[in-house]
Amino acid sequence: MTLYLVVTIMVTTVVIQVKQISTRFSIAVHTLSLIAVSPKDCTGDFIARSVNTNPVVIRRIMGMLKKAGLVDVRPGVGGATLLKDSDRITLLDVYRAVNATEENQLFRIHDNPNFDCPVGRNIEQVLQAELRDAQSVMEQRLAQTTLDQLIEKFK
Amino acid sequence: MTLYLVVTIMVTTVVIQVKQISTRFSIAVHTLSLIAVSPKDCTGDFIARSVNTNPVVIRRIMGMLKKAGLVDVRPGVGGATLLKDSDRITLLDVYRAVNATEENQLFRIHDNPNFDCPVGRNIEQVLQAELRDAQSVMEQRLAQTTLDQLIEKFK
DNA sequence: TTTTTTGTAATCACTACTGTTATAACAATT
DNA sequence: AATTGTTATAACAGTAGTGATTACAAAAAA
Repeated sequence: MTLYLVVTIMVTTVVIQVKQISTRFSIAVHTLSLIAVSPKDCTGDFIARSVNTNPVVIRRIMGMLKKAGLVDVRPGVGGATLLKDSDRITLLDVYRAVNATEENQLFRIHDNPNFDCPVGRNIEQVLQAELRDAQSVMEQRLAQTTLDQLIEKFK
Repeated sequence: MTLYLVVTIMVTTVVIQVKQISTRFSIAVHTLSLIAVSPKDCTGDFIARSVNTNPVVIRRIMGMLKKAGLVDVRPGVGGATLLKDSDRITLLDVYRAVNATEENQLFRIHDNPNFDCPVGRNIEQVLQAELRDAQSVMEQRLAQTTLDQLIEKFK
């Protein structure tokens, strides 16, 4: 008689990651830096090569920066120029430009809680005040850094 | 002879929204508040009714809070208790518990930029320092609010 | 043993992100 | 006027996170 002993060990690791802020933001900063340094070269293809992505991705972001009044892009001839001095463009300006939402809320709060419960009845208002503050200090930190300051560090 | 004049007007509005921080965070705060107020009632179903979601959603979040050492959940009998006093649990603790990543980075930076370009070569390091600061001030603001302070406002 | 609850896998529908191809519109050059 | 290089934008695919849901195993008390 033979005894078969089968031992199965399963190790399951589940890593749940929160969605992060899109790379559009860092790509936009990269793009604006290039425009500030050498506006003439800045076609979508040139920027795409520096960023290492597809030109369409750059053009999409350029469209947002244009809509936000940060750059002027010239169709046909190519190239782009800053519409504000680089010491007057902050990371917050760029952040807002590429996130492009009316209510730019970093945190989401679950909705329709049960109003029969004191916690459910109050949580939205109470939490929102706190989270708005937290978002605000983050944004104020972004507002303290200008494109100009970044460019200094690229030399 | 007939002249057909066809005019097509298309108005396209594209709203791009950045991904926000998941409602797991606010649901977790809601859950902990309930546990602090009435630990005995706090079965997954009870909490789910207050939050207005499916009990499985709550059990998943409870699992994260348990893993973070914030609560003790008892299978079978039901109910949960806080493992720390409510004045020693901050919003940052909850935020970290439900985001559950090693490198809990709020911002993403595009990778593999072109190192032949001075901007591409330096952007990651330069931007990362700024964004780490911005994330940090936000988290420090979360750290200033305790569960206890919130509960006070629910009464 | 029965009942209640937790733990967790699996699936679904939805949405956002990023890359890609394709094509139209634009502007300068020839 | 035609050509060339560029921007603008639509469309689609693939990947990934979210949140709801069903299903079932495991745990603990009655």
